[in-house]
Amino acid sequence: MSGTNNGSRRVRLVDVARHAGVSTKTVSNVVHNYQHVTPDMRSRVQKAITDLGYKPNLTARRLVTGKTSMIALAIPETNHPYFSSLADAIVKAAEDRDYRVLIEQTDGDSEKELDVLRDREAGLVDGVIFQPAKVTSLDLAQIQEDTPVVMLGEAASPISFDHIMIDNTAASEVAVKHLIGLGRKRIAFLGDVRGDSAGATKKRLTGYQKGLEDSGLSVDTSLVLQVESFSPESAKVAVQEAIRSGIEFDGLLCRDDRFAVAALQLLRDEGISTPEEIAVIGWDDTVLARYSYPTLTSVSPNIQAIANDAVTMLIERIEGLSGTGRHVLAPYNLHIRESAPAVKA
Amino acid sequence: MSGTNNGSRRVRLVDVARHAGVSTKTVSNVVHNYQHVTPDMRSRVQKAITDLGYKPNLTARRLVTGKTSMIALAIPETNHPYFSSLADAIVKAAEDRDYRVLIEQTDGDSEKELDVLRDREAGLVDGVIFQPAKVTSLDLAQIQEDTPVVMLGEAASPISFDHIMIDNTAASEVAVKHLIGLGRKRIAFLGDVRGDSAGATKKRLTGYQKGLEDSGLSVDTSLVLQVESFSPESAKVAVQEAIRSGIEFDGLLCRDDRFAVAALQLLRDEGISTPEEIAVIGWDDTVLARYSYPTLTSVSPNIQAIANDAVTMLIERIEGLSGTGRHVLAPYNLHIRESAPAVKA
DNA sequence: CTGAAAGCGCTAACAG
DNA sequence: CTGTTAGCGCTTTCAG
Repeated sequence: MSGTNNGSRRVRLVDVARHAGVSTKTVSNVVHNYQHVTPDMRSRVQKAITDLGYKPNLTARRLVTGKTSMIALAIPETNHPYFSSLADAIVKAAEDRDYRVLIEQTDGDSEKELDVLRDREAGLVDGVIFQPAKVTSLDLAQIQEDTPVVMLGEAASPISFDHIMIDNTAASEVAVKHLIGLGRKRIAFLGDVRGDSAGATKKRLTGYQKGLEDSGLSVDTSLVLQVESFSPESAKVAVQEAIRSGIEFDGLLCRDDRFAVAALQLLRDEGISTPEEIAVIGWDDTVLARYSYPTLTSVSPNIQAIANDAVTMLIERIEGLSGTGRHVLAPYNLHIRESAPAVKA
Repeated sequence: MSGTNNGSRRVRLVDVARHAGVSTKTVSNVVHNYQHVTPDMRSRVQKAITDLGYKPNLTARRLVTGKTSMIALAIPETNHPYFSSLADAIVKAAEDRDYRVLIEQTDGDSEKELDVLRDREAGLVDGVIFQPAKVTSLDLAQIQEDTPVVMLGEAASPISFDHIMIDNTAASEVAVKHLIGLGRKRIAFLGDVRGDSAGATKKRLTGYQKGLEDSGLSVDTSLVLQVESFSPESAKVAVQEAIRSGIEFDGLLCRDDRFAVAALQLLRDEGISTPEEIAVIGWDDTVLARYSYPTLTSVSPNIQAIANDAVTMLIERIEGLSGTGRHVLAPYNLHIRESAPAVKA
């Protein structure tokens, strides 16, 4: 016989109590490290616990306390460099505060997104961090419930929800001005995705225009490259079509790194040099940016800060904070690499 | 008043029963879609449910059924291209079978790895899919418990556990022979990581040697490049040192894609052309392989198959299958790209 | 400082 | 076909 339970069913709190010759309350007390337990009582119980290999049943505990110590993170895809690093940061931030994270993949499907929001009442989690891809502010307002939610990303969200994002318009402007600083005059934007209802692209486009106008450059709508879907292949098609149809540009701001690396690849295939002929900037500063060729200059949201704020704010809500939604702008910077290098002094 | 609960606490099963004027059992019956409920009874209950906005409390259900319909997936890092695509595939496979996945990040820390295995008894999940980075077969044997586990990856695992992996030795041999087929004679292996106890590297090294010997090439231990840690930076250092110390090679098999793309980058910096001077092969066929320059030939495990098998086997165990561990070899192939192109006919 | 007992919300025997 | 009832394993008043 090893030190674990020998044979049949799981050992329960009462079993430990019986084994140690004390009441269940006392066992509970030592499990929870409560004060006011005599040392020898404590050690006796401790011994019984290890003897029997007792592990508290979390489900039972949850039922009575109404607390799960879990939060959900709902993201469009796990298998995406930005979201997986976001998930990583959130898991770590939550761990520090003794919460576990249930990652929910919504596949950018609005039904699944709504399900997550509705599900949260099922009592599986104490709160939700939610990065929508499709769902709109209106949809959300309808399912107002009591479990706390913190929204991430660029979609407009109901005022009642806490929300964290970077200032997309400003960041986009910074990126455009960096390209202008490199002497680029005809700067394209990739890509305006058909059916993107979350509005990230819109804000980035606004910043793009603002950046151009501020610098006295005219906005040429043919330089806003339309993309069919979020796949890198569509991005390649868009860039290729632009080139084929004789549209000329010397700078390219992309809505995300995946589009950007796809563009780099296409430009190389077309024999166009980066950054000499066309300087390229991506968005999200994912691992792709580090290993592309040339390495990719990219708008870099501070994921640590976003994750920390999200977890902190959510836990505040879980612990009872009320009041209207707080709106936080997270820090970011432009991570300069080869595809749009630093402006020479 | 909207259609949801107006005011205070969550609505329970009894509330619905009272509202509909039936017993709890009847409500439970319609919630579970049991047969033998008269249509009008059913619709009456249904109406009460929507009227009150009732949502079953999963925690309570779990406590009584002892079933969580959740499985855990324990991986070293979420933020890693291979593991995040594995997670994606497993989440989808589990979804098809009405299971949800709790992703646990072990950070390649053996304590955390063991915690996950011990934790599974906490009743949070019905089973665990576990890809270890550090923990050995011996450690595992000690915590034999009753919750089912399916092991993934190359580490040796106790015979009592189900286990899925690709044949690393054979795959490595295939890769080496592909390089030999390209006429390469001096093929290096990157990298033998210090302190890698999980044994993946060892198997790949064995295949590497076997491939060389089979083809009548001698094995030169100076061609096995030692790497300090799993970071891409260490891999660069290793390759650089090899080059500086005059070690010559024309082929490079890497233990994973991250090392491979790091190597590609370093070779480029050193002015060495790929694949002309050195052909490179990676491992895992991650997104990095698609966007590196040149694009990377890589050993490509069939993640779909692995995920499906893992989920299927785990659920079989959850449903009571007993017997010793099943050992499954998953399919793979060599995904040919530019860094080690197809052999000309 | 410790024990007894009630109950979290649900399910599933067992009667009717 | 529907209702009553006894728990699932834990926490937590409230007495002692």
